[in-house]
Amino acid sequence: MITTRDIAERLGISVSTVGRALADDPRISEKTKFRVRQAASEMGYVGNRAARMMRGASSNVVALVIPDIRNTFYSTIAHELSKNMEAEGFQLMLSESDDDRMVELRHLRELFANRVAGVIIVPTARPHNESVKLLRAVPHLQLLRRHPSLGSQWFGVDDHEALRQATAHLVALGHTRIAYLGGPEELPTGAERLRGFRSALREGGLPDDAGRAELGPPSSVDHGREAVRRLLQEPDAPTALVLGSIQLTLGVLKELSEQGVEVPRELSVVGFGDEPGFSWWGPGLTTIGLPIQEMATGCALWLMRRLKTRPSNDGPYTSVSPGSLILRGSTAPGRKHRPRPTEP
Amino acid sequence: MITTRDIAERLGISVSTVGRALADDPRISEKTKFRVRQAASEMGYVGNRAARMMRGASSNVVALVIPDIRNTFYSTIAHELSKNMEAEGFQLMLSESDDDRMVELRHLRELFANRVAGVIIVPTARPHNESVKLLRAVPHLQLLRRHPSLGSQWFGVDDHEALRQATAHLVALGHTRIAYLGGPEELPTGAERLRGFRSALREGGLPDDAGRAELGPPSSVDHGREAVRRLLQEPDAPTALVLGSIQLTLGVLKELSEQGVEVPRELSVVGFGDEPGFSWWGPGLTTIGLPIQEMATGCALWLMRRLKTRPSNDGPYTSVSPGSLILRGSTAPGRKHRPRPTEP
DNA sequence: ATACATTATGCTAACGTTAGCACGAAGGGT
DNA sequence: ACCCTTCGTGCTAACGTTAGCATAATGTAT
Repeated sequence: MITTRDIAERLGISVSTVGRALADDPRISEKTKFRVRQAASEMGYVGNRAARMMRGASSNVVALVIPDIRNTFYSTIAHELSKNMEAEGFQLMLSESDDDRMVELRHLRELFANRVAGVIIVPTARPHNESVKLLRAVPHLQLLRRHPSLGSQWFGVDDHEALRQATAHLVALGHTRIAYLGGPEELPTGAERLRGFRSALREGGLPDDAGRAELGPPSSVDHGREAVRRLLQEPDAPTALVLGSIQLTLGVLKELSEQGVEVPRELSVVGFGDEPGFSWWGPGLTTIGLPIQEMATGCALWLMRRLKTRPSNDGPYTSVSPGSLILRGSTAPGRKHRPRPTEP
Repeated sequence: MITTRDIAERLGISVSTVGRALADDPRISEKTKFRVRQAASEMGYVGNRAARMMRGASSNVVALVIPDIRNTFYSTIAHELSKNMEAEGFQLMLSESDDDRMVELRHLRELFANRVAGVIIVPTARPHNESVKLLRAVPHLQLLRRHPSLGSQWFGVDDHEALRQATAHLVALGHTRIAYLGGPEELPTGAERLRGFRSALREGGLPDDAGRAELGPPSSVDHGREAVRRLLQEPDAPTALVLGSIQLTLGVLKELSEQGVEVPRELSVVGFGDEPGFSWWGPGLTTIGLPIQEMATGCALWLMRRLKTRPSNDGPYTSVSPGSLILRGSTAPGRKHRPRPTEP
């Protein structure tokens, strides 16, 4: 690897001069600058940020810690962050926690060994104590999920309101047996969504046993399939279903398609998130659209500004984006009992 | 930030001893090691890889340069890489080129300033000269797309064979007016897929004007929608359509759904890649499945091994994975002319 | 010519870590 | 007592870069 020293020796000048010429220091003559730049380019010189960091410069790397990049929520976020950060000269380090706090911790250890400038994290349900300690050392921002121990910098969506709205829509249609399929309650988002579901039932004046919640592992397509299969076999099966995660929705749609369940005649469904396939699934999936893109952009801008202004202006910050119900064809007025499938 | 020096001062020993204790050097007594580890843990010491790199250690960061993480091809790849690399203690740097060679170059410059240990890249159509020079400095691997200037280390799928198979399926069904929608020919994958399409027509004994190809920008959902809209309005519209990218497929499916085109009665369609929504679209999309996951794993393992064994064992390496046609319901025997839509 | 700015460049130290060499202390054999 | 080995530790230099201070070279006013 070429260093400033190599350039200096070739030109018969000192390393300081080379360094200053490359940094466009006004004290260096234009002639020298030109010669240095020329040589640097010819020799394929690339500055060593590791060395620069040793002299106190901060890194230009921001880490994104998420459960799984294959989830379109997270890939959208990664994309928006990457795009916004590239413009500011920052690079993105991607770490997948797989919703496992030990994996999360291992990643954070590596990230801090690499001295990342900042971290954007969708934390696991209960981050490890050491993870919390590590994060305290750099500007960081929680995304979607929020854990109190990680501080109050948080960007998220209004999970409670999103599920309240979705459920209220079904209640308004007259459904009285509504099931909710969601992530685990120990996840802050899971708890909020469940609360939203319950709130809507209560506000709709439905009895306690009108709603039932099936909670499972986060982000599991298979759990969605399995849960909906189980639900439909029950004697007093629900007439409507609300979903609490993208992955669950994907699983449920697949299962309903395969079983040939007639939606919305047999079952009304409200999905979570919006994917390309949701619009052409069956009668079109009524679903909760979330402004993920805007949120990610906001996130990126916040962190960029935070990293550029040295002073620690870390007041508590929280930004909540509302979701909005996208009405398509998968919901219909409720009946007392779920109708039998039509005979072919 | 805590350094080995801080630990040394606190314990009244030298930095060398601290360094060696943390590295588990056999020359250090167990008692001292214990004290050092204790202190390091208490003080929240995190080793500084930048400093270590200055002493010749290589970085533990591998870069992934792709067009757009939102494409499920690439997010699957990122996931597999990340998973495999985490096990070996490597971190993943994510860079999106947006299929723009200048963006690609800017990313590569930053990546090399950060001294990434290796690069896995889905190159743009014609990478910048400087990009080529930069890449030569580290172990790198081309993925899916292959540009001769970037060396012969390449993992990809058999694009030619994939499209040959898909098209042959339509030819076998008796279609004689088949359209292909794909990425630009200047992209190596685009050219190969187009060749595969043409090969199948030739092998099927069809005349030259039996097939027509519409090439557009890479990874454009909108181009897919627009192109299929245009195609269907033509007087002598094709009776079958083969797609040459995931994004195009997504666009086409959306457009066909919205226009209410009856598939496969009015039009037979073979998609590219496999997404959750493809199975429940219309009659189920017959599509070309590609072993992306296996390929990404192979990629990760190759690079990990390459990075662990110092000697430059860079013989030319190429691994080609075959695709396989997934038969669902979107193709039917061809007719002379495209039937009119049924009246409601 | 001398003194004084001004301009362009060089020297040195420092960042945190590690590897090589050196050193002191202890123990065993003569 | 001596030498020799072994063990545990410390000192120093080096990695590539940059900031502070020093110095050399030029120009300008006296």
